[in-house]
Amino acid sequence: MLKLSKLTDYAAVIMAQIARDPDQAHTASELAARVKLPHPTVGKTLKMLAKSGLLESRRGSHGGYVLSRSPADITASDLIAAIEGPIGMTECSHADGECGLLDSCGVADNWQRVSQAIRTLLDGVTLAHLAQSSPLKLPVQLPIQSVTLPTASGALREH
Amino acid sequence: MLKLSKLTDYAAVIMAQIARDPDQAHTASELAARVKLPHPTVGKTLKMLAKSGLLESRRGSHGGYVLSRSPADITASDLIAAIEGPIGMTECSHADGECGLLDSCGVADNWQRVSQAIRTLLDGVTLAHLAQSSPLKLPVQLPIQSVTLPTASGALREH
DNA sequence: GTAAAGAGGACTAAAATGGTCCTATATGGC
DNA sequence: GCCATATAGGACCATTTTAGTCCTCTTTAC
Repeated sequence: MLKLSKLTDYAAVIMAQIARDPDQAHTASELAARVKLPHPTVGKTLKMLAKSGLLESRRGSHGGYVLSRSPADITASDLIAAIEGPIGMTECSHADGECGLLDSCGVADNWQRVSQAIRTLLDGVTLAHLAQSSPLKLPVQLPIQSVTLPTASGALREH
Repeated sequence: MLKLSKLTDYAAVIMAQIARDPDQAHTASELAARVKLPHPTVGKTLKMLAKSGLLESRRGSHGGYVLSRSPADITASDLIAAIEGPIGMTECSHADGECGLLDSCGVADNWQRVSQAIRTLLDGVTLAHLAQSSPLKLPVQLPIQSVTLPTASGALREH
């Protein structure tokens, strides 16, 4: 369903918590309590975020995690990539991907373009946006297809 | 990785095949041969597409599948929804979704907006687009964030 | 009647995911 | 130096999801 994994979801919630109080280090235990998730799970998530460079960690007593850069400079793409790896809709979205069906496929290029569009969209959403409690007006809500594409009736809107 | 399932991928390839020759019925065997995938798998995919109304089927001898409407009226959203169910990035993207963490979450609304933006984007991509063999110029390639959003450095571009 | 086709569902195998736990290492305070 | 507090880094298992196959039934053209 084009869904984020639970861990990515947790990551977003945790990062938003940190972003709302960016000037001090946060421990896994503290965040687990605030977010109401089990400590081991939160710990794992934090480790992944640190490993991919979105958080900086300090070990030992009085340790914890801080953002490695401003919330406005951390994108949704970054979060997703940190937990789930490279974003791409299909196997062949990646440069080295070989599906062996390229000749009979005929849609690979176009899916890649769609992937790219989604990446671009997610690059435009920052942690600062996500952490906002006030309703966020995303520009991307524009009905893109009506701007430049001719057709697309858009039936089956019960998604 | 925000990835489509393999079956959705197959569905797109199969639908594109049909879209390129929309005036006659196509059997599962024929499509399996053309797409170079095992017959049972292609059959299953076709059944799902038919069940969700994107294909119409005729049984019996000389039977097969035809598009239920024009390729320009079948969207990427439709394809994905047919195979994977409703599109949504998080559990709580759905109306009835209850994650029990709503109070401590604080990002649900914003993720929903992002989900909506992706849906809109996918609504703008049609089967006609996907089936085009010539490079498709998607309007959505515009760097959306630079149009209206201030920040987003977009590091980690190795996606 | 027979052959060709889809409908529907049961079933299995494999892979991804979520979650926990253990040991090692770093840091600060006493 | 020692101890308490943290993270680092894996190993590990349970569960769920996904992919793929197969079987039986129904429909239809000839």
